[in-house]
Amino acid sequence: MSCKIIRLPDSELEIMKIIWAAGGSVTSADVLGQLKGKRDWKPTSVLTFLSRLADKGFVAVERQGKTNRYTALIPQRDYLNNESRSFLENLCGNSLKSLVASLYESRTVTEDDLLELRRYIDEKTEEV
Amino acid sequence: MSCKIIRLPDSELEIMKIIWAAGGSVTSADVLGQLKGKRDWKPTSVLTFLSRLADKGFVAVERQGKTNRYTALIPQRDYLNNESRSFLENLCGNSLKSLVASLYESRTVTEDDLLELRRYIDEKTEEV
DNA sequence: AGCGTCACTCTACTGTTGTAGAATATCCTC
DNA sequence: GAGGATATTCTACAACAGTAGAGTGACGCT
Repeated sequence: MSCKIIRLPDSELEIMKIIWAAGGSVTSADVLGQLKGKRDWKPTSVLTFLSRLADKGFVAVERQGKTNRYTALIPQRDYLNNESRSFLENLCGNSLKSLVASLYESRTVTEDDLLELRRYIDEKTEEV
Repeated sequence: MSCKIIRLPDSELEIMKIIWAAGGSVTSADVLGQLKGKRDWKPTSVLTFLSRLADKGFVAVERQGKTNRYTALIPQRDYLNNESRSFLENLCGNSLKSLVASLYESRTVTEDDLLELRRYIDEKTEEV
């Protein structure tokens, strides 16, 4: 039973997403590479975020000579589950339907998205 | 086109939710009443949150003699839409299916919730 | 008119987040 | 093994969030 997963601030989350996308293990150079052209962070800023992630238990750091290797300790799935749950609780009064309705009525998701979702639901609920 | 809705910090959101639940217009006493037993905030703390909400354009303040009346300027629906959209973009790679899958697989929502959702989808997509 | 009461505003302090320069450590090369 | 290159850590600071005491203004009573 892993400990309570806290919500990350935006910048740290952005770094974590890069780490997850990279398969869970990166150097700071990898992160800088992924950020190039998107974010104009100075290298030291990124290093700050990485060490804050380490402080919070989201990544492990191993020194390899000159460079560090940062390895995700919290799987993306766990983080997503957690955030999804608290989002649903906090904003949607625990109603999945009202969440999806909000997304559809604000045209954030399309009818096709709904149909895709419907197929997923069918799959999951038929297997009785 | 109303201006960009910012994400509120937790405490301010909690106050906003009370205002919305009360129909959009409250006094600080109303808010304190709703919080009683749940949150141990001092009255001045609540007043601070209310005036920060006013600064951010979420509520309008009218003085009525001794007391203030706080009236929501941002409808709950708009806020929810906004947060849902950025949640989906930021965490779910814009995939509605992966969001719902995460909720279901982590048992945050039940099979019944999925079935309710399916009815909603059917309603919305049949009307072609 | 004066006083207590109560709601509100001002001020303040701590911790967190965003941001990054300065200082330090490590490696490579000559 | 000295010097330069470069990654990391330390230090720093402003803005924001959480929290609340001190000060101020208005109302009601006597």
